[in-house]
Amino acid sequence: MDRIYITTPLYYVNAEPHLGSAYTMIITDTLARYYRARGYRTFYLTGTDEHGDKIAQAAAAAGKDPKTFTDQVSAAFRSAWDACGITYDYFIRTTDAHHVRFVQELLTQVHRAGDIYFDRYAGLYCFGCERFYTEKELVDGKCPDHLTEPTRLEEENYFFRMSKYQQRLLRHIQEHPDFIRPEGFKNEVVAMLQEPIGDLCISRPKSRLSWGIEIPFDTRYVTYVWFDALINYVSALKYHGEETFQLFWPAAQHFIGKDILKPHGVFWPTMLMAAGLPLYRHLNVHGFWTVDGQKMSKSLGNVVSPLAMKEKIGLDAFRYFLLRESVFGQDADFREESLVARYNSDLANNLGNLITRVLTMQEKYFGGTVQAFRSSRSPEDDSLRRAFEQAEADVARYMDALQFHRALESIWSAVDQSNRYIVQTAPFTLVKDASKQARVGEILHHLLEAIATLGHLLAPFLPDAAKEIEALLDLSQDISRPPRPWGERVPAGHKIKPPKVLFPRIESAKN
RNA sequence: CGCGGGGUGGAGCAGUCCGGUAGCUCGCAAGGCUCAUAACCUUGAGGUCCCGGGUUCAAAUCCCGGCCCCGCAACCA
Repeated sequence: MDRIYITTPLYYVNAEPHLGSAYTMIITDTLARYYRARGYRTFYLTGTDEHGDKIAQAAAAAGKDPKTFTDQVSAAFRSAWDACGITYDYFIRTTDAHHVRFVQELLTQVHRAGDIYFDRYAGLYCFGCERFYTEKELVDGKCPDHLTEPTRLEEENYFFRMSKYQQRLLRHIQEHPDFIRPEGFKNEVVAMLQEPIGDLCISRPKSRLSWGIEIPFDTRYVTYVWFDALINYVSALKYHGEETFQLFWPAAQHFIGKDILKPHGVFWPTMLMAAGLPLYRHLNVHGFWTVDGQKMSKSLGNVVSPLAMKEKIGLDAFRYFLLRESVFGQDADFREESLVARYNSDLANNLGNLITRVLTMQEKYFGGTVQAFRSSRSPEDDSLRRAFEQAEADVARYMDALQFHRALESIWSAVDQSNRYIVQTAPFTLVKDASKQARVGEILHHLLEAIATLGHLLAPFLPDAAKEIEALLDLSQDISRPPRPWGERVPAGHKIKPPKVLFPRIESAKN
């Protein structure tokens, strides 16, 4: 049976959902919807990462204890994704009791196996940042944040024997070149693995940081962020039972932004090796969004909020823009004027207008009742049908390759063909000839088949619009499900709804 | 020894892995249509695919060299 396990990063709860995290969610949600509709067993995971220095600090700054603070922020993330229509199957929190327990079990197991050891660590510590710095990270020997000289500090900690698995991981990647994709990011990880990666410090003394998962074999320590957070990908499945775990691991498709490539490309696979678990299927790395050509940052005040975009232009339009305007793996630029241009051109003029003109004719000429096909077919009819067959095939190919922009492009070439078909067959002219009524009905029926198919093809990308199409055609079947053969999608004699404008044009203030 | 991404008609971008009519959106020009959200359809103008070498029957695409732009502190995908 086909199955797929889709994960997003766990969001660190010291910020709010923004364009970047929304992009990750929209990509993964689109995939999850796509594979579900194709009958895959699908598990789609997201959640929040809630331990660590910064959370403890943020909680303190807010005058709250960490638990109360993380409860609130985690809930805010969850409700934001709900409001965005994200269809995750499970929302994990690293503070969940089952996760904490699983992390501790895993630590115990790896410790027993000898891959976790205790050692003295000396480093340059900044008290302001509460963290160690490497010499490379320092600016003129000073902490880049506080511009103070760090203190040489010795500390005893637990270390994960990551270096032991370095060569094995390198071999795995070389034997599975698409383990990490796109290729550029695989190359980066290979480059990392060609240098000594060392061992990973996985603990913090409670005297310095108490907001974390306690090390089960030494209660003076808590575990450090990555050995906690990454494990969620497994603990979430385990929580749903061994059967769920067996079903979905290792069919994992991890999705991350390029900033956390190293933890997911190096730490996580070596951790899996130490735990005796098979490696995930793919690590899929996407790029960043700039806003008006500038890096998105709080200080610049150009952070794009997905909820604000939902208000402004609608979820479907926002999704469409992000998926159509970016190439997976590369950086892209968010501009409101491009968003409006895409919206008007693709959604309003091409897609929306197509639906309106067809439904209008159906309503005007036949009172909404779908007419029968005759046996003969014109070349135009065939071209229309072929355009959709092509689109269906292309979408499948491009989705497998995470080429969302091309998948949408191929759907739009079918939209274009549909608009062309109307001009070529000119039902609005034929209708004036009483002897051509049957042909007009047939042409419109073909177009309704096309629109039903569009609804199906678009469902993973534009779920709301697909539902609207389903409602307008008054279909009995869930439009996201695979459609019946061409010609049987909208039965003759069926009555459809009057036209409705799905995407009203946005008249720009300027120009 | 930096690492990575990019340089394609007026603007913004695909295409480059797997060489063979350079594609999309916007803009511009002419025409068509009137079912439609002044939308739709057709045609056209506009390109040294950063530069220089090489491989090849053939290079935006492969190889070598060079130039230019952007990101690589934190928040954060």
